[in-house]
Amino acid sequence: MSVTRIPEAQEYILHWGEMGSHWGVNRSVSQIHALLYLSDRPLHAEEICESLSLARSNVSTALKELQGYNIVRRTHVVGDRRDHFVAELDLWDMFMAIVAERKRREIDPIIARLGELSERMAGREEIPGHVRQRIGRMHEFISTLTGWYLQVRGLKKSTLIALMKLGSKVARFVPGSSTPNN
Amino acid sequence: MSVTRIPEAQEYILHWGEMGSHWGVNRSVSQIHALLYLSDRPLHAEEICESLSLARSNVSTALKELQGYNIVRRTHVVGDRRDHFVAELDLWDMFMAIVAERKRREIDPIIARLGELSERMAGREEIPGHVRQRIGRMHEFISTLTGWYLQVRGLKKSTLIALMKLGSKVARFVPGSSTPNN
DNA sequence: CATTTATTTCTGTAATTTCCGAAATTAATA
DNA sequence: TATTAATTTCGGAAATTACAGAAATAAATG
Repeated sequence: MSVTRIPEAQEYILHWGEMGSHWGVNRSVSQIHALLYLSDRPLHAEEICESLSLARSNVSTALKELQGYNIVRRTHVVGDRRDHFVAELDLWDMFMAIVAERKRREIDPIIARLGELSERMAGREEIPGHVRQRIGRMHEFISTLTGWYLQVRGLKKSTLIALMKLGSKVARFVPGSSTPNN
Repeated sequence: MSVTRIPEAQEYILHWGEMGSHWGVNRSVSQIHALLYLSDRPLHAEEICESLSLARSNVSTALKELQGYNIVRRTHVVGDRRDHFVAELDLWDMFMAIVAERKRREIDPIIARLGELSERMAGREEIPGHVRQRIGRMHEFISTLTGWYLQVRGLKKSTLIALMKLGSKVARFVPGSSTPNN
């Protein structure tokens, strides 16, 4: 019996689906994720179809997508040869997995593209300086942010959580940042 | 004369528009932003229409949206009573403005919703414990992340940049995180 | 105050994306 | 290897979203 019978779980699933679509994630994909997240046992595709009234094929595609994000994985249930699926339950790991995949899909190609553009424009006097500069700056900016992310991502989970709990207190360790605000 | 004549600028604009649509931002909106970012002078709506071959109405809506994000602002040019528009050129400020607005629109409502749900389920024995727990944990997780963001956001820009340049070295200030990796 | 010009709102259409159902493929058991 | 069941792929229908053009509103100048 599925969590779908619980009105609050239903709401959660619908809301999660809604949210996904505002961040470029297919609604079915995020709904299925929400369902698996709330389920206390592995579900097979058929069950997901029924619970969310989605087409079998749709569920198949969505599950592949979720596995691509590394936030859902296949398992097997004894005496049942169908694939079953469970969601990552550690929210920190889930979050990091999503960020990593979005970076790979969305950010890395942008950096590559901006890099090409910058290089292609370098030294060409017929192109206004401000255009070259601004595209260059954008490239630099995104690269810097991404570099920071890569470094921080390499830290232990516990360290990261400790840093987060520190909040704005981290500023104490930056020389010459005595005034608290902008 | 518009930057649109430069093939590299064109590419930048198209690519930027493409990217926007992967993050839940209307293509016209992000294209217009890219155009203004590359322009060295304020543009009026009509110019934008021509440069990007968009309908006047479309441009109007998009400009309102960009102003809502606080990354484009109106200006006036002497001897011309039309509104002109310029983009925020400081990429850090731009980034922070976008994050702030997306938080307001997308994250805050989620937190509110999850809070309601958690509260509504509290103590109701007929709802499985794991469902209550997991929705509760999600609420807590997103709230924590957001809390951290709010704190960090309050720091001086220079401090933030200094922290970023520190990269993974910030871990030094966390007690007992001597081992470098997960 | 009338006229011109800029801007926004509204509505129908076009384009894109999502999703279903059928067909094809793959895997598992006997 | 044949048979059955599970899964994936594919093409088109349905729904959503973006967009253009017209109409309405607002602002500015003479």
